[in-house]
Amino acid sequence: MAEYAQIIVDLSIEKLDRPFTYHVPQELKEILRIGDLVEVPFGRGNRSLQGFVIGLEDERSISANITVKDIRKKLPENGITGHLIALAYWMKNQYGGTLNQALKTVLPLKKTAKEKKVSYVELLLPPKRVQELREVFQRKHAVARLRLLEALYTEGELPMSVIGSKLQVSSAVVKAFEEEGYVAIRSERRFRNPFSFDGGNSYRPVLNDEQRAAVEGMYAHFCKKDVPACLLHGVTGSGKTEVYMELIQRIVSQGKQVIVLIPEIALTYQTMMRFYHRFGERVSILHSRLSAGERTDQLERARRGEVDIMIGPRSALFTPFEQLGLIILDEEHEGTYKSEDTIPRYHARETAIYRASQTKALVVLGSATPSLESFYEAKNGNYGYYKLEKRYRNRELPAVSVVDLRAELKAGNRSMFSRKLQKEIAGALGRKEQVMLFLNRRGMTGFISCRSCGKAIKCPHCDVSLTLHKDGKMKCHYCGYETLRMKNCPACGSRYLGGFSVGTQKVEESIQALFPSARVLRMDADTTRSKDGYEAILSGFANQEADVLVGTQMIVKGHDFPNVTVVGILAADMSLLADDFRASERTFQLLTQAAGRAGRGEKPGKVVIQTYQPEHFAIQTAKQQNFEEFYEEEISYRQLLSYPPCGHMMLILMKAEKEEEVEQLALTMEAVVNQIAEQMSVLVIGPADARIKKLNNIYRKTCYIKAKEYDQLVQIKNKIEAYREQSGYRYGTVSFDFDPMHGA
DNA sequence: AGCACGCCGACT
DNA sequence: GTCGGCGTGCTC
Repeated sequence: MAEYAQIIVDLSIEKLDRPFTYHVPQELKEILRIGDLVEVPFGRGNRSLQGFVIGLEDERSISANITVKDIRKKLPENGITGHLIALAYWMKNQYGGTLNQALKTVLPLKKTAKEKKVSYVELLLPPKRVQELREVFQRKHAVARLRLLEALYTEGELPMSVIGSKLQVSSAVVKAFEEEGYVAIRSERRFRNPFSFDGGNSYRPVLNDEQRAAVEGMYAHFCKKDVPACLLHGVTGSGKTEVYMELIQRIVSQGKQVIVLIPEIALTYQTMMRFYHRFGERVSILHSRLSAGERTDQLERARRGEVDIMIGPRSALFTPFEQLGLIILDEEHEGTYKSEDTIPRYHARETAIYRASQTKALVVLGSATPSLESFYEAKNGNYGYYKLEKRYRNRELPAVSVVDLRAELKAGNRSMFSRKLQKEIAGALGRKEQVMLFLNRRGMTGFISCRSCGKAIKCPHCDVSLTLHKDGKMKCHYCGYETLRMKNCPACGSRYLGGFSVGTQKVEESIQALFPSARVLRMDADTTRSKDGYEAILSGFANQEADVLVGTQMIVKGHDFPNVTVVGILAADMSLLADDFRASERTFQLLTQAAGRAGRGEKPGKVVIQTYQPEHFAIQTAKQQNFEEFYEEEISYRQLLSYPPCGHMMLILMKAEKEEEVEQLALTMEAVVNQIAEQMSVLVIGPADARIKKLNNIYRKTCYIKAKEYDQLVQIKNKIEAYREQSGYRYGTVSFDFDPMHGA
């Protein structure tokens, strides 16, 4: 019934990358819907352009002095793009931000296609003709034409970009040349698979009973379409990948397509090869090392139906498959499935379930340590649930021991390795076996503080402590600021500056001091900065070029290291100290995943967990590798305090360049939120300074809202967005984060 | 991106 | 004056 429509005409040109208002002609009023493809007159010449309907409204929302044109006609349904636009619309509503931000997340194709499409201008004239034209242009003082002709004559051909920038010749001139037949414009565009390999369909393992039951069960759900998702709960080493592949095979043979999401960090060469060997040319992989153009090519191949399976990180969720049948999220509990810094801040799990619902596809969530959210749904019967308990060749779970670091200190051991762990490391090294040592988080303890006034030295741009690095520099992990280590405290001038540097570097040094002959590899954000660093370190360790691997969470995933028999977790409770509601969950997951690294080969594994809180339930249940017990304890805590999944919360992030502005913004938001909250029985916490009060010279404040129902939060978000729009965005920016990964 | 508008210098 | 060329700015 709507009178006006908001239409996006082209996402590839930044200036046009916003909605335009058109009038809906009588004959379309009843039928036009969001996501429809239409033809509209555009620009002074009213040339015909295709556009997408992204909004419908009864009254025109733009100023009266702009003329609104009529939509020419509705074009036949473009299935997949329509679905993706509807998905963007849902994401905008669910997570906040503008529709354009959502569209850019979902349809990133054209933006990269622009970069990829390099046009070259080639001169077609013989030297004699060039000479004639040169004289003509000189006579006519056609300076731009002359510049272009001279440049083309010396170079033969030039990229379009150079002509526009360096040569300062406008496109109108180039076009005139083309019409005269002086030049030819050639645009390059090629499609290729960045990997070449042979064969396919050669790798087909035999499944055990549990695996087969899981495949059958999930396939039945796929056919009956009775649940939106299935949780595949498989302990480490139980062969979840084989289950995925068998299910994929069945669904692909029905003519459907499959998306496999993998946490960024776990996308190893080993995983890729397994899929290539099974499915050959019909697989495409989006990984971080593809260039923008190669990415676009892979997505285009998917659109054309040249591949059936797309594997990639979170963003692969938006692969333009027409007949999507299955979406798999491997390691579904991983934090990287939540986009944290780009708006909309969507969760790939929820978004996958929505996307799947569009085409009645199935979602499979796989994990050894499911998220509380997924297990909660499975327990309530909303998701299918399949458990894999048998490990490959019935291998035993490693023996896990917990060491109390307080007792170590009492006994006079001041090193970062307990006596138990030292003994195990020595044993493994003696048997020519390998050791992995985990440190919880980089930078957590590397800061420098003044022992006289107690202040930590902070980044001048961000409200975070600087950390000391081996090269003697102090660095900010948020903005990259670095400075030489200072001699005196900037606050009180004292010379007594001290650091608690228990970063991975310190662990590396200590282990080297303790075992001088051991070959040690370190893996953290510093050593993996180069493109191949990550893979190089892991494969080096897999090839036994080192005896000990030291690292943060990132070494937990991916590769199999059959010769690793000892895993040490140096300070397990570091993540328990983080003051957010997911701290126990993260600790349990980290410990379980880390423990799963030990004893993957023939030899039994040993795991040593060092902690200051050995009695904590997350550590105790991880020691016993008992997920159900952990879940019961944790869910009762979430229930009590209405944390997700038992309740929902929304973080409102307010940002402004000046401190007064952000104060002002927080005051108005507080008034707006409290007014809404009164009628809705929700809890408002804040506003208060953000945990990081200042980041890259932008001041930040946060406000949390807790509600029983997710939809209440969406309504509040919509009201805030409407208020902001109507009041003309006086100060700063406001963005939202639903069920945040880090939250008060 | 593509199109038209309007300025500017050269020539009738 | 007027004509062709070229930069500028807008597109519902």
